[in-house]
Amino acid sequence: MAESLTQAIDDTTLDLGQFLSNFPIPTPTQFAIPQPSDAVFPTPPTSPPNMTSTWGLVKSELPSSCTLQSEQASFTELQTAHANYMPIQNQFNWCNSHPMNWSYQQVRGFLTWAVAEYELPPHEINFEHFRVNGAKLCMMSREEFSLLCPNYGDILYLSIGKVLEEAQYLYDPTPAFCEGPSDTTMSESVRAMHEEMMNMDFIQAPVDDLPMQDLFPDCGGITADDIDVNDKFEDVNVELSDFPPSPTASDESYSSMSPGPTSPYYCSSESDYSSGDRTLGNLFMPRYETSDGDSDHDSYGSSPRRSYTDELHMYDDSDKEVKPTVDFSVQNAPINMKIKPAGAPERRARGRPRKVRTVTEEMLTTGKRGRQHSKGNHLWEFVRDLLKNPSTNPKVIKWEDRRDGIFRFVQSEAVANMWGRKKNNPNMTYEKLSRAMRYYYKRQILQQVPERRLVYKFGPAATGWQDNE
DNA sequence: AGACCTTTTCCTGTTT
DNA sequence: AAAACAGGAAAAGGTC
Repeated sequence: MAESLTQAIDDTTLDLGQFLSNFPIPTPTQFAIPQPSDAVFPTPPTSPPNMTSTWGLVKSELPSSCTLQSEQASFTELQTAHANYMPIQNQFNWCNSHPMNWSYQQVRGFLTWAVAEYELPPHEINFEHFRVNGAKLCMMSREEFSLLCPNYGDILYLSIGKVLEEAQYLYDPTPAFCEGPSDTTMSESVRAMHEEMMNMDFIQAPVDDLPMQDLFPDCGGITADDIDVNDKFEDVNVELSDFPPSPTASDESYSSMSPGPTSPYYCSSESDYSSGDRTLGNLFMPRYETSDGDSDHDSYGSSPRRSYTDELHMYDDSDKEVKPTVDFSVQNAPINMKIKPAGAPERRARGRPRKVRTVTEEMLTTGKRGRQHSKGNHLWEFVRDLLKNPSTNPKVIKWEDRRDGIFRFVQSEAVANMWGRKKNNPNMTYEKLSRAMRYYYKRQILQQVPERRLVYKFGPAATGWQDNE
């Protein structure tokens, strides 16, 4: 028995070696999640993870049930442990589609990546517990992640939230949440999945405790591709009088399909870019802000989803009430109004119009506002991070000359859109973004690349864009 | 409080 | 002709 176990374990290790040697792991910067101050995450790798040391499973790292100390271990357990690390064809193309469209294998690929990226102990994550497709994964709440993976569920949850944020710009999500409930095919399929999930005894229905407004995502058939290039993201501010937004179908169908308030698909985003941006959820959900009003999502178009960093705070301060904001829009306030002679052509005042501010009750009493220039929040850093991110490079921005720091906007408006989302500014355009880029010439953060359209070059004052930095 | 910084917005004109 | 570029001007709103 002991011999067969040893052999089985050796085989496992061997397969892992083979597996790892073929593993095209994304760079650590891909979907990089900033480390929160309270160290919920393990220390992220400072250099590309050494796959051998990180993944070269030794016997002691196998689940305890698979070690020789536990001779009672069933062969099934060994097989399960083995299967958890079996290479699967196409497992790693998970970053090529929207998470809502992931197959089970892509989910597995994502988990594999997350394990490596955050240096999670592989034996702590039972992939079999995550035998779900992407749609299901996206609907899982933080608690559900924790139930499936007690020690690292949080990280996986935040990680998928991050991936969702990134994916919004690049891929079309499954129409499940975009289409109205009148679409029975998708709705029913998703509802069935959801019900199945609800029937799992370890999962609580996430919709139970939802405030009404959580249950009525306003989808509007918008897809990530729509957003990418052509559209400004919509202002989904929901005024108090709009609560709850009117669903276009029965509450029941909506509520049964809505991801829970803590599901990564539901929440997210703000951002340090390092932390990513807003998600499709922004387009689907009414807005919220925590009552402290001290968020970056002041103003403009709302941020119904919270980032994982916000999430951390949320969970840290669980007494914080989440409530709808009151929109005291001053969009039409006469801030820039100037007396013009009768008959003079209508002309907008120069300069930046006052922000359309959404004011929370708390903000009214405390005067707290969101920040504009937090660290790591500059445009050039944002652009640099897009270049580092395989989900945006080369699709929306790409290196022309990696070594010299020359890059090109492939989808200029998409980049502007992302920047606008990051800054909560739905009116951002490439024209405006490029003006800001041109200011960098003087500061040597960027250098001009003559006769090349949409092409820029990092200057000596820019840091962090080189491979060896 | 106020200087300073980093955009954002608008604009005119030029180049590709 | 349209898109991109260049850069002045003014203002918002953040940091220090």
